Amino acid sequence: MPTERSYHHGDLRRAVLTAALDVIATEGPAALSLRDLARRAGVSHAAPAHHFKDRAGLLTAVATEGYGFLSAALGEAEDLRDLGVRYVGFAAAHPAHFQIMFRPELLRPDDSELLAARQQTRSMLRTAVQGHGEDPAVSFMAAWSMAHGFATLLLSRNLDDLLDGRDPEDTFGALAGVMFGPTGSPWS
Amino acid sequence: MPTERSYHHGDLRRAVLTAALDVIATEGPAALSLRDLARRAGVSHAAPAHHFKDRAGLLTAVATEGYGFLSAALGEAEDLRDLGVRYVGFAAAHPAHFQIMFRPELLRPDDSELLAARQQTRSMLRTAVQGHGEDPAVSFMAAWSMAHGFATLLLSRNLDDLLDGRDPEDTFGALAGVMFGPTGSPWS
DNA sequence: CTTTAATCTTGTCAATGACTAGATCGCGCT
DNA sequence: AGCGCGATCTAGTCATTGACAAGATTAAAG
Repeated sequence: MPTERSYHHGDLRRAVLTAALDVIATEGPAALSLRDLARRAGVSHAAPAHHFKDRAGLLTAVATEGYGFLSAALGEAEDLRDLGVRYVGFAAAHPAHFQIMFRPELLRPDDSELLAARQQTRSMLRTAVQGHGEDPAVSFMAAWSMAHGFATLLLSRNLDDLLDGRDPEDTFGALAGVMFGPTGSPWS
Repeated sequence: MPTERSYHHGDLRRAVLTAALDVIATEGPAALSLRDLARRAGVSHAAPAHHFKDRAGLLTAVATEGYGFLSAALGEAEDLRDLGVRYVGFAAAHPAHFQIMFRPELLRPDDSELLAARQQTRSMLRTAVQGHGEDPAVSFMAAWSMAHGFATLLLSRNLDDLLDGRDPEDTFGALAGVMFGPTGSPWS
């Protein structure tokens, strides 16, 4: 299968990005090599640099894309519990994005697109938690911690035996129901 | 300031371990270089390999030590809320350990000491949650997710503006009180 | 005091990230 | 149509790194 499109690749940026997501999801970000990604895309070892500048640039692009996906997913949430389920669902569906998004030392901290995308997601979470609980900040942290912790433990394979085959999203829904549920607590 | 103890260092293993914790806590595990650690300890570039074999060996040692510390901290917990506060306190006091412990792709997955230490911590968490809630597995996941999520978000600096100067442990205590508190819910 | 094993050093190799200079190509402009 | 310019990609280089091998030094056991 010679995909030799000659000199220009056509969509190298997306090809590298996709390959990176594959590597990160299976072997983690530490195993990521720009030269390997170039090899997979069939281009020279320095080609990716033109699209991402360097390693941090690539990962920043991944994180930015991730925040976009997450915002989209959260936007369709019907209630607070559904919001959490979607948060967990995003982590399960896009593990590479999710991991990179919360690894600030690998990213360009002042990238404007990243900051904007992150801020967008943040405000969506905030407004969704609005009206629940007494102290908004506390309620926000509680809900976020819950969903984020579940997602993180899930991806680090720490819930495997606890889940025991059950669907992670369903399980989180049940789990959140116990705490945010209609009965008791300031979570209605 | 020649610390030239001659040929043998004396306690190279601990020196490398400590230097590694420093680097990981400030720049993350990706910035860790075995050769740099050797330089800091004033030994040749291959000396650390004798103690840890390779990079994964070093990080496995870090994780194992971390589980030991965490078990010790959790052992003194008085109730479920205190357990969570101690979990968060451990993450804040030993950020390098905490991070590495939950990055399986960087560790030797079959290291016996690591597995034992992890199992020890796990069983402590389990027994502490015993008797709370209906489904033990669900209760366990709920409590763990909460504490782990808060700790993770804290270390990734995602709670900075929400915390706004408040003490993380105190805040988590209040936060857990809202959910696990004496009123409502199956958490007593 | 001698043997022995642990500890550390020196030397080496392939792989990598980052950088530079130059080649090739596609697209808009006239 | 054809020209030029900027975007895209290649080729070459350098310092750094992880891993390994072989040998030097030393502490400690016998």
